[in-house]
Amino acid sequence: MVDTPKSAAAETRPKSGKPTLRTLADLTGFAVTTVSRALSNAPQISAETRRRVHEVAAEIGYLPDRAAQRLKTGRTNVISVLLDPHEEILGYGTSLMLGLAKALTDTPYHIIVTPNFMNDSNLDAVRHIVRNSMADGLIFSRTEPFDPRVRFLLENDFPFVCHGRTELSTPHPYVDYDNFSFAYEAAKRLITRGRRKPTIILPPKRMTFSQHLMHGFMTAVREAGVAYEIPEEIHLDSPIDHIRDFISRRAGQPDAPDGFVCGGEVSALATITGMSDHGLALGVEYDIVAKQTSKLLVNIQPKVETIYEDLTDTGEQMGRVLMARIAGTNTADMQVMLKPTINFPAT
Amino acid sequence: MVDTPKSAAAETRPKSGKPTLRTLADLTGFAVTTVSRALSNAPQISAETRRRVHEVAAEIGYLPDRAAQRLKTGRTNVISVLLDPHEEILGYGTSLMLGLAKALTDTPYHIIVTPNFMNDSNLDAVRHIVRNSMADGLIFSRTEPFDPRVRFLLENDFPFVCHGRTELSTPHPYVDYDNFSFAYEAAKRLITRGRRKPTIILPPKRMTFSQHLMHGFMTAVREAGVAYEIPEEIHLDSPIDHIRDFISRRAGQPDAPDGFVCGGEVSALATITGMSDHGLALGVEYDIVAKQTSKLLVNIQPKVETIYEDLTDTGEQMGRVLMARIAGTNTADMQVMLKPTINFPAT
DNA sequence: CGGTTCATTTAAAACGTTATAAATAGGCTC
DNA sequence: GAGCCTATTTATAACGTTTTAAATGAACCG
Repeated sequence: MVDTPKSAAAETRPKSGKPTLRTLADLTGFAVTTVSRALSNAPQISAETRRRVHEVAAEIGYLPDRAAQRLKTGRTNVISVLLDPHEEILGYGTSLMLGLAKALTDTPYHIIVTPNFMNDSNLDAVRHIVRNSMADGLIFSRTEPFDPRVRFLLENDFPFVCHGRTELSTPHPYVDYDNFSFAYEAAKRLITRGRRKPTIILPPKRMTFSQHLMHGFMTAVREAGVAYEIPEEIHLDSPIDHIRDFISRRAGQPDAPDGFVCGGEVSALATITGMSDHGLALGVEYDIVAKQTSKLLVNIQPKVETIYEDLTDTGEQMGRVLMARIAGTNTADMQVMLKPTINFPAT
Repeated sequence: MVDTPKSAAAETRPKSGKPTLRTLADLTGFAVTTVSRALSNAPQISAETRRRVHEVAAEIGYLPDRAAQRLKTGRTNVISVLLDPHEEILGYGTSLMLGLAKALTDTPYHIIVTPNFMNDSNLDAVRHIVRNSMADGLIFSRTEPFDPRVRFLLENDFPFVCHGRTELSTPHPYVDYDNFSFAYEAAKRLITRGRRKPTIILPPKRMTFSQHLMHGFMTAVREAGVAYEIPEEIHLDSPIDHIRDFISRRAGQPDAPDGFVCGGEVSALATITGMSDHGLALGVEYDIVAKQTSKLLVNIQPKVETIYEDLTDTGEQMGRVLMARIAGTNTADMQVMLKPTINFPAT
């Protein structure tokens, strides 16, 4: 058998740095090409050769040079996640990436996070990544109905998955949460608990899921025929004190709402603080149903009812879909909708 | 002058993809080497050539291929930030990276975030980054007195800056916050406000700054000669509900603390909730002084007094120090201590 | 045994950049 | 005008990988 190196003596060995294909070639007596092929499990390499090369590679801890692979193939083996500052609060990013990492296990892909400072849109970051081919795929959120990032990526045929839908006519990969159902069930719950005037704190209007939430909320209040109101002055991305102060001000006026659907945990906390300025107690004078994405809110304020959005699952789905997109599978099964699991305590 | 290309006709032009040095060479009539040198402002290139090359490069939007640069030079132009899940809550990561990004403006360095899942130490991530030369420099936090990551990086002479000090004898770059002063001033403040039994919620004991906080706290209570206690059951990284339940339980027992120094905002919120289980009100029956690193706490609970830690400044300092370390400047000025700015309202 | 297959291995070229060493051409001196 | 600086430019060789095309040799066929 080939258990000893053949005649690998006269080779020009690399000084002694990191092991390279060349090192493996010298060690096994095969040519660099063969080693490369063996490691990538190319079909035309004999089983015995493949085995031997893998063996020695593992032994000396060979790892391919990503820069060289990237230069040669044009592929970066990198997935870039665009994160807004808004999103890192309360671990949106963490949960999402935990799932993403799970989906990318056993792929050659690395995750790199591109945080978005300064500019409110991250279209520039998208352009930069595409133009400099800094990644093979993109993941982002805060999707808008006619999202310029989606437009740009579709035009350039660059693989991506966004969290949230658009209203563009070209179908594209996305993973979304059923925000209609969330808001519908949340509002219904408030009404069931006897609240006569629900309200909802929405994301900025330009984001697609703002419409979905609004629609779900409206459907519930119309079905029940109760009063409602929708504040224009604040949204989920407003500074916390703005929300708090607005709620407080409103609570001091006539016909104040007695039920809140909160799209995020932070806005729920701000609401509680604002209401308490007037001595109003959660669960007594008013109720809140909030979207739960972390443990913070429920542990601080167990009286808030919540509906869970599983961001880790979201991240995992996004990873799965992105892999499919990069592999070039057809667009079926590239649009995922995640359902909220409602689990209110019995009333 | 050289305002028209010389005889650049017979060159083998690249198909038509992204512009490369070769494209610029053909366009300007210079050799690839000259173009490369001109762009990197090498001294031996004539001023006119330099100008012309830069001009054309800007015109066609040339951007160097990072993979090729990296392969050739061995430098990655990447700074890697290791983030723990704990840290992304409440935007620790965001603030830090905002500052870091500021410090890296006008350098060729990119920031990439390596999130740490699974394993509680990220020594593995450090090893991986060093071994595969995935970055030119490393930034991390949650530093321990005999931090194995610091040890490893020092042994391998790999540039890094950590947030927090060690007790290793080899001096190394770090940026730290004066947690002694924080805890000292916080405890003193509680005592000044008439609290008779302060306590402190510390980070896990294995982290260096846990000792600093404890020391500052102890100094203050000893100076004042008041009672105190230090809970062993919980720490800043404990699940929120553990903290809340512990505080609640303790509040129901005799000799409960009436003043809390909280090392983080989340623990302060949990404390408030735990105390309110027994009808105890913040600012009435007890006080809290917390470390403030975001706007969340102060906007939710303005009655909590806080001392600010400027994480953006921290990030900027870390970037500055890391650049110096990479440039090989001597180790002076590589140890930065940031002072808390105390600004309590007049009593 | 020459020719044709097939399975396996190999040499050489390329990706875009930088580093090394060499070439070119003015401008001097003598 | 030969000789020698100096300033500027250039050709060539890497970096470690994959791809393309070619080589090797064993087996098989007529």
